[in-house]
Order: sequence, then structure tokens, then C-alpha cells
Amino acid sequence: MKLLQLHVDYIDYRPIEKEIEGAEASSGPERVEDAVVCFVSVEEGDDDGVAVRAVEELKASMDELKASRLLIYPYAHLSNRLAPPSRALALLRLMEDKAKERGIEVHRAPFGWLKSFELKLKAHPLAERFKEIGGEAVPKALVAEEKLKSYWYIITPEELIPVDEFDFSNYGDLERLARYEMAKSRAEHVIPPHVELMKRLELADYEPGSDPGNMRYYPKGRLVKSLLEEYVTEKVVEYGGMEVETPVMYDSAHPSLSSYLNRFPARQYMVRSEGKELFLRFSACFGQFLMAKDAELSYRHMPVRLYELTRYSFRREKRGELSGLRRLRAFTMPDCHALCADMDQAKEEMVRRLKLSMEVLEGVGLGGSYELAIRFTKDFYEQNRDFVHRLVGLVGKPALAEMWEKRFFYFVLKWEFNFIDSLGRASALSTDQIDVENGERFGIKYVDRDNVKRSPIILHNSPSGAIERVMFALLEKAYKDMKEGKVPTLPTWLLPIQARVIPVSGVHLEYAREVMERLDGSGVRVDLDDREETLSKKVRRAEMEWVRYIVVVGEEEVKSGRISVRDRVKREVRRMGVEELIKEVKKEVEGKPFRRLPLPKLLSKRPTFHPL
RNA sequence: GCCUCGGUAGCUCAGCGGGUUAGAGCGCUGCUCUGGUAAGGCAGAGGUCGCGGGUUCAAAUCCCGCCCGAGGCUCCA
Repeated sequence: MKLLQLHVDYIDYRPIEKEIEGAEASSGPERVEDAVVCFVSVEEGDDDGVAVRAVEELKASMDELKASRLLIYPYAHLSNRLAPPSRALALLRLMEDKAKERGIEVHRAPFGWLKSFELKLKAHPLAERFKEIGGEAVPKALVAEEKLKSYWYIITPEELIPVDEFDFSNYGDLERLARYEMAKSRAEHVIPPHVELMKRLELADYEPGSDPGNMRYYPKGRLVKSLLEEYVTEKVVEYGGMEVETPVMYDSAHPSLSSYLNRFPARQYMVRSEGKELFLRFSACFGQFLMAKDAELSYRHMPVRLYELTRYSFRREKRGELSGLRRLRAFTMPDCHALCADMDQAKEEMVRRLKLSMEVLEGVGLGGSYELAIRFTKDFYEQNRDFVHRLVGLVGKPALAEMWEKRFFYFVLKWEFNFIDSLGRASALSTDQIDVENGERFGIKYVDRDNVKRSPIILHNSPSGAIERVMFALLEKAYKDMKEGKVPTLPTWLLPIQARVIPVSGVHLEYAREVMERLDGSGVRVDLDDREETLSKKVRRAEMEWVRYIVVVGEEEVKSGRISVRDRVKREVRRMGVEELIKEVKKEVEGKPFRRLPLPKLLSKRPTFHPL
């Protein structure tokens, strides 16, 4: 809503003729003296809240001007994205009522008329003002969510225990999760440890030239991220996911999409193009649902599993919510939907996906580092008690449960695995939901056994959660280890540099290069520190870069043909043959994706993106 | 978005009750050292003091706005 506010000695206006069909009845010409005239354009997306705020702002500036008389004057020329006339008129009337309630003497010029006017503006600095109210409509889901009523429990395979009655003595992280979810966390003025690490290890960094929450990934970060992406994708394909790719932006005027937007509590990035308002996807749902709607589906195909690794999904989170790799505005999310014929099939499928998610977290190195939270409506719980407790049983430890009195979201049950970081905050990783709305909303149909078309129940699973968030959790976990006196590291298959060859002096460089090439040729991610530095200094640097195997070669190694290997994790130096080391690394990374080092192998040739 | 705190060399930070050429360590460049498992020695280069505006004879230092970061409110992948 746009407001042009003028403090006038007088204004005369005269309705000439109706401009639109929905024009109001006119009460004829009017003269208002010593008043504030407010020219108003009501814009697309303005709601009652905008009108109310507009009146509050008007009231405030009228108090300042010591004015008590207001003329609300519909004026379409302040905006090129006007609301429909009926909506505009409704809001103008609302403004009139609200202003009266605030004790203002209100006049209002008729809506929908061609009018002429003449006015005399008061000559003082505050006499002319322009205001813009709203601009962004808060999705209804965000507003409604705040009012949502829910009850908290600890759930075990057998029972549901009110949170206050549960003995947390052996469940520290679960208690932290419950605290975090139910209450507000206390203020801690600390830079998150993973932010420090992501920079120091040259993985990722903030990009001030973009929008907050959009990161840059250096070669090592891109490598780690690629490996995780590849791993998760392989696991999902193995489970039966069909990998697809869909657009990153969608028309917000599309009927199914706009109604879905109102059911999802998040803010969107908007892009304008050729008169369209496009929003950037916050998940892969749209693309996959639109694809499923156009597909020919039979009960024989169910469950149908569509998978996409979104690079990116976008959510315009509030500034204060953004935090390193933990919470971003652009993030990479594996998103796998399963279209299920009925609730029984959906439940069975959800069990498979819970297992898949556990395997994936185990594989990336977060096995055992998460707590389950499970949320459901009261109705669903009462009808599916056994199933809910069975899910909890699969994870094998008590979990946090939230029970909603009524269904507000599109799902009836949702679970997440939460990682608890060193600051006691919970972050969701894997998640799955049982969606009972969107099959119908998007017009997705399958032909059932009885030749009737039905809409499927849809599961929304991210087996790992956002890839960036997995990186966050791995770094936070390493930090926790460090605090406990252990060596902070990543799983070997994710280490940017698995092995580094260091010659004792320049004369051993050629031999060192041979050793490096043998390792490289066997699929070990290796490099060579050929800089003119002391041995100690080069070892120190390798340690700080979290290189797992530090291979030193000098006179003795040249003679014996064996190498000296410093194992950073086991904290020991061993002598072995090159083949032995290769075998050991291979065993460490078995079954995991491999990528070559995307950096010059010689340290002397390598630029620094972020100093240690 | 709002509230609180911060932004000085590539990095980490000192200086900031206004006033000569803005400092340190690390990193970088050069020289020296040919060194056996977490920092060898010497020298040098490098700064729009976040950006813009204001106050002042004079601003890194005081004031305002903006940008970026951290924390909170809030919410999630």
C-alpha cells in the first residue's frame, strides 16, 4: 500500500463520472478544511493488517502535525501493481472505520470515480509525506503456526510419557532437544565453532557480494559437498528413487502452487519477469508434483519414488536466523517423494525410509549423533498408535514427541533426526512427512485396481537433510571431539587431502614425486609439499589441514624403498610400503564415492583462499 | 524484519576522552638455512581504518544512515 499524505488548508474535490463498474454511490462534491489528505493506492497482496498499520502510521503523523481531520482519497496512480477494485474498496472502508475508532474525523472520497480536485498545501517541512506499508505479505501459515496448540511427550517403543515426568539422567542430548524445542534458548554470544572451521579448512565462506545466507565454497568445500551429494544420491537410487531435475522458479499465480505457498511456513525469494511474479522453490515439491500430475500412474507402480537433489532450495529466512552452514537462504537438499496408494502403503514405505535415513547418517559419519523428534496430530496417533511406536522402536531410544490438537499443516505425521551442537541448539537433519493434502491439491491421480482414479498419499523425505547442514554437523562434531581431547577430523573418504608427501629436503623431491604419483594412481587423494620450508613446518601445516596420512621421505626412505607414515588420527608414526598405505586407505573409504583432488598437487602452485 | 554487540593489512587483533609518516603476530615476496615429524634466521611489500553523509581548523576516533557478521526474538532442512 502506498500513501501520499498532504497537510492542507483546504481541498475541494468533485466526482465527474464513474470509471469502473464497481464504483461507489457518490455523495457529490465536498470541501474539507484544515485536514490531512491521504491519497491511497491499495496494492496486490495487501491485507487487513496492512490497512490497520497504515491507519496507525497516519494517526502517529497526524498527532505530530496536531491535525484531527482526515480525508481518505482513493488514488490509483501511486502504484503499477494495484489490488483488484473490490479488495481495494474493502480495505479503504476498513481504514475509514479504524481511523474513526482512533478518534479521527474521517472523510472519504468515493471509489471508482473520475474526480477533479483543488487544494492548498500548508507550507511547512512535514506537510508532504510518502509512505509504503507492507510490501511483503507474511504467509498465512506463518501466522497460523504461532497459534498452534501442541502437547509435548517423550515417546518410547511402548509408551507416551509427559515430558515433565521423564527421567533424563541418561539422555543428555534428548533433554537438550526437548528444552530447545519447547523453550527459548538462552543468549550465548559466541561465534559458532563450525563457522571458524569452515573458513580455516578452506571449505566455505560468506559471500558479502550476494544476499546473506548464500555461501561461496572453495575447492575443498566443493569437493566435500560433491562427495556428500554423490553419496546420498547413490543411496536414494539404491532405495528406488528416480532422479529427476526440475526448475528452480515457479509462477506464484499458478493455482495449486499459490495455495501450497499458504500452507508452508516460510518466506520466499521473488523474481519478477515479464509481468510474472516467480518465486524460487523452497524444496523440490513443486517440480515433482507438477511432473507427477502429468504422469500416467497405476496402482501397480506404487509407491512411485521421485528424487531430486536441489541445488538450490531457497528460503528467505529472517536475518537473525542465518548462521554459517547451519541455516542458509540457499541450500542443497536431497528431496525424495514417495507417492503411495493408501495409508497402509505409506506407513510401510515410511519404515523403509526411516531405515534409509539412518543408514545415510551412519554413512556420512553421524551415526549415533542425533535425536529423534516425532510430531503428529491427535487423531492420527489414536488411529495408528502401534505404527508410531514402531517407528520409535526402529531408532532404538526414547524420542521427543509433539502432539497437535488439530491438523494445520498438510501432514499428519512428521519425524526428524536432530543434531545437537556444542551450543545446545538442535538442527534437523533427516526428515519424513505423511502428506494427505497435496496429492489432491496438485491433481495427481493414479488408476486404482477398481479402475477409479484416486489421489495418492505423499511422503516427503530428505534422507540426510540439507547437505550444508550435514557439513555443519560434521564440523560441530569434530569440534566436540576436540574439546574432549580427541583429534578433530572428518571421515577419511570426505577429507579433502587424505595423504601428503613431504620430502625432507630438496634433494628428495624427485623421489617424493614418485611416491605421490603411485598413491595418486591408486585412487588416494594425495598432494606434495614441495615448498622450501623446514620439515617441522610442513608437518605442522599438514596437521592443521587435517591431512590424515603424512608421508615423509628422505635419505632412509630412498634407500629402503619404504615410507614413513604419520597417522594423524592414531597419533603414531609407522614405516610401511607404499602398497600397504594404499590398502589401508582403500579399506577406510570402502563403499564411498571418490573424487580426485580439485587442486594443484604441488603446494607451491596452490593459492591460499583463507589463511590458516 | 526488530533489539543488542561488532567491522582497523590476506588472517587474528592493538590503537578510538579528535591532532605529526596507523601498529603487532601470522601469512605473502626476496635472501639465508638443506633441515628427520606441530612455527630456523634476516629483510621487504602490503591499509579507501566496512560504505556514504554530517560535526570540526582537523575524524580510524564524535553523530546519522546503509552494508556485512555474531547473538537474541522466531523457525526449521
